Amino acid sequence: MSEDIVSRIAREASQAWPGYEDSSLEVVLSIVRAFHFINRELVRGQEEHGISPPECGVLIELRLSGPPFRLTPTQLYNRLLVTSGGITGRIDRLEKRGLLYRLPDPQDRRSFLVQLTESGHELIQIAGQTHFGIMERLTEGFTSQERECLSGLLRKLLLDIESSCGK
Amino acid sequence: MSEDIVSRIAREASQAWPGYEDSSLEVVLSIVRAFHFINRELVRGQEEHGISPPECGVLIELRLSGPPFRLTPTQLYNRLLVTSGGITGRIDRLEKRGLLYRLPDPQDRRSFLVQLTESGHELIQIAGQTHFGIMERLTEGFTSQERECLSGLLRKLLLDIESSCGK
DNA sequence: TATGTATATCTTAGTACTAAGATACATGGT
DNA sequence: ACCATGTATCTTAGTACTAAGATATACATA
Repeated sequence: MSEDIVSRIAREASQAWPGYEDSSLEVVLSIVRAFHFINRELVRGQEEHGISPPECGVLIELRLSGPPFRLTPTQLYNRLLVTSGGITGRIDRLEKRGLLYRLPDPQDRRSFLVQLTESGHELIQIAGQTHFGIMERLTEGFTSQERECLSGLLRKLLLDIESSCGK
Repeated sequence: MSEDIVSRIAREASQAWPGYEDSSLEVVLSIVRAFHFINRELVRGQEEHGISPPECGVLIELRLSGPPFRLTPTQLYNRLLVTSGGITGRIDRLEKRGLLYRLPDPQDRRSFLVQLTESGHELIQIAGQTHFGIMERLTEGFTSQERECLSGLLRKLLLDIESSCGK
């Protein structure tokens, strides 16, 4: 049984820069590496639906918001952790394909409401199955207990990071 | 104590798309979200050194390879999980700033060796401290036991993902 | 040696992001 | 009503990536 890549890097790094705890580096290096493979699977999963994970994120947030399936660009970029410029691009691409549309916000003339179209709603209903199905498949090697333990530790990590790094 | 964002999304998603295990979605959603904040901290940490995390990755791999601190582009893109085109761009940017240089590979005229310059070596010695220091800081809220447990579960997850998703 | 196949790198076109700034509108206090 | 300040969105310039393909070289085998 050969040493895995993350352990090797952590060990080499703590030799080149002494004083770090291997397990600290392993935690962060594993998350960065896991993200890479998770994202690649999500990209591949959405290829058949003709959308990318960033675009899928917009559709999912609109779907999760419940009827009438609309949010403002500000609500979207806050939830999806991108900048205002980033969300403009995503909305533009999805609007061009008829999956959502902008309508004026009657409460605030600076703003818009972004709403799923009929075909956007149909697409995300299927693409969401794929999206969350991939997530479940990626963790199917774990027992319920292991999954609960892992998600609990990750919850704590996120809580620490988000409070220490400032919003 | 209000519900955290990841739990809320997992709960809403398993209402909109019934049949998924909340803890499965939470694990993957947490990793994706954690990556975002980790990456943001790494970007900020390297600002003072004038490099980005992708560029820092190249310098770190060269440093970890030991004297004479050189690798081929192929070795670099395999370790850093990017495409050949991606590594060409990173090497170009770093070469332009005098942090590394290309020399012909005497064994293979299709190839190059990419080697740290003196100033590249000096820079990564300092930037590596920052880089791994951030990783340690992000996990400082954990006890040794929790860190070992978390890194063990993430190791298993990565093993599963990398074998199931194909290299 | 000739030749087909594989490999190493670079190039190009397209996607997608951020930071900073512009514009238009909203809001609260005078 | 006026004005200062804040907010919502979009625009622009710059960064960085991938997929696909081009080019040059290496290698194995007839």
